[in-house]
Amino acid sequence: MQYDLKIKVPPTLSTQECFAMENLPPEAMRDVAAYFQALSEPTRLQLLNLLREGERNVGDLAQLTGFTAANISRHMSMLCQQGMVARESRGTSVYYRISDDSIYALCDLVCGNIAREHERTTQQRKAFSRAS
Amino acid sequence: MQYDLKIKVPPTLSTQECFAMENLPPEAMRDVAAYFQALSEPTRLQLLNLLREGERNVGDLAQLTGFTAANISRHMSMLCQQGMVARESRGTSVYYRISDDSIYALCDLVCGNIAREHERTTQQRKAFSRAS
DNA sequence: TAGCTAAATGCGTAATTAAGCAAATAATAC
DNA sequence: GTATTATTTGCTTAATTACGCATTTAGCTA
Repeated sequence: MQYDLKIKVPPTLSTQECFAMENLPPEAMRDVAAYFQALSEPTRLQLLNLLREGERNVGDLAQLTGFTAANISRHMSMLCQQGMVARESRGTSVYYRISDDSIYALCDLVCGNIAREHERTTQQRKAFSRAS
Repeated sequence: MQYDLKIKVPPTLSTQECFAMENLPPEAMRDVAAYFQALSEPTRLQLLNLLREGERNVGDLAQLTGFTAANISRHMSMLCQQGMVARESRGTSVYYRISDDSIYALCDLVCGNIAREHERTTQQRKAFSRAS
């Protein structure tokens, strides 16, 4: 059951395989939403950021973020389910590492969009204050 | 108040301005999460898809999706707040259109990731069935 | 085996959210 | 002005979710 949507190359991207959301069946749309949802939580973004430097186990991540290990365990499980991180059990610990670097490309793209949007609304505000 | 994070270019992307999530202050992290959250809902993704063909007013979007206009209005308001769509009031109607095409690049990138992940887990399943 | 440590899971709680309905607002037509 | 139509907003409800605590599970060591 693979999405049959190999399609046009967006101008800003260049990868070997290109897919598109256009004409996605509703079920697949839910998958896309779930993927974004995994990234829609500050704590999980923070965890992904921490993994930039390399793999970490649950306890360390808990310590670094100030949350309970139970909480972190659940967050990492979610990121793992979405294929964003890989899980490796060594001894009594479980180490997680980024399994797909394109996550960071995604986040950086969003950061750019937000910064631009910020710029835009700031301009807007400036225009308003000029008017008043 | 602009994020001061102009940084390295991810290999898969090429835009004039490049930003990164690394070392983001917590407040900015919330902004990134909010951006992803706007994309974490199937209905909103469907709305964005409908806008590929061009602008639409709230009533039409409601009709096309089968939801109430009130519901659509709120969804569009959220997408507008994130700068993903632009709002234009003409007559008694309000038309929305995509204001940032990179949204689609983003969605397509995710679709590719999901498809790859799907492929991966399918391989995994195959391996298991071979083993048993 | 028992004992120890790390991670995962069950459960309860407070907060968030998507949805519909009804009422308020806004813009046009008469 | 009133009437009409489109959108937005207030309110309620059901469902989801992030979190901590307590318990269970898994792997190691004596």
